[in-house]
Amino acid sequence: MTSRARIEHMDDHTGYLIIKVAGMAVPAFERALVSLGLNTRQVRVLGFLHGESLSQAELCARTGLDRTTMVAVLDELEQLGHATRERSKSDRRKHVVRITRNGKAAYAKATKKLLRAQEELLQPLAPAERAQLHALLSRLFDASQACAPEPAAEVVS
Amino acid sequence: MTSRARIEHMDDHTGYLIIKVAGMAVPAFERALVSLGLNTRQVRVLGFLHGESLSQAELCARTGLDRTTMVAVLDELEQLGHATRERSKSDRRKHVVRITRNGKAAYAKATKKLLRAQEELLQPLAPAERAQLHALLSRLFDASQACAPEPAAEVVS
DNA sequence: TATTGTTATACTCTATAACTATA
DNA sequence: TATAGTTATAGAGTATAACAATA
Repeated sequence: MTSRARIEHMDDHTGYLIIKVAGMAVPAFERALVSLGLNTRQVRVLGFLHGESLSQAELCARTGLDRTTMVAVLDELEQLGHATRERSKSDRRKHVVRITRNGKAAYAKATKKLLRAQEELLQPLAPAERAQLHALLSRLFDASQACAPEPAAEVVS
Repeated sequence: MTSRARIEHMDDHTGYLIIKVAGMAVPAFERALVSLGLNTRQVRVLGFLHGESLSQAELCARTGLDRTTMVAVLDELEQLGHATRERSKSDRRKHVVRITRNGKAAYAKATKKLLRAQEELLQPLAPAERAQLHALLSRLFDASQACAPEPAAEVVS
């Protein structure tokens, strides 16, 4: 019975489509940043630093990266002159991570590059359709986030 | 100027949303299969074997896996009794890969599990919206495929 | 004792190259 | 010489655990 049942391909299912399209998007974004000498993870971290200075643990909580990875990313960003680390005066265990002027400029450039890459990726869709897609994906993502609430972020000085 | 420019978060851009939602889908699908002792890659390979027997090279062409990975996946599927390998009579370099009765049954079960996982993933959307999302993603994927055409597949015996 | 950042280690994935047997 | 399958190896990426400094 089961072996006789009509077997359907998973390939054209929505879940697979999401994964496939993401599989196109990830390398496209990475490619968009190579001319800046950056990767998406570094840019993601920079994005959380532009308004406030955060500890490494706080950055981990926001980006979802674990702390060992964060050490490596911040080493890279420090090397590039895009961020700085210094001991917190209120809690000497913590590092206050700050974005530099260069880092802000790099982030602005990266954002433009990424937007252009996204533009290219979404080119097959009309503006109204892109908005539709965005809204639908937002609903999916927000629903999943509603299940796993995070504790409020705490900014260090 | 650049450092003064309004810096926007990439987080709520469509490209990032696609990647994030895929980041939810991938583990959801893997989880859906653990009770069957399978992973998505194995199921993907099985899906291409239900109608025809293919050589390993052909399976690589269809799944996008490279041949070293395919060796490992087929080792696993053979171990599980879901597929068999035998030398092709027409070209003794090739292996004819066949899905077994058990393999077909496992694939049918896996398909159901994956559909249920997808159902759960898309639960926040109404049926019409799911269809919309599917159509939009299809357009994005098809557009990218149009650029890189594949040679016609050749079935072995 | 718990937390922050760091380092070291191991484990998985992937990509490459080399090897065999066949053509 | 080229192809199909296999094996070995090296690299990136990730996860885990242990460690020093501080709370």
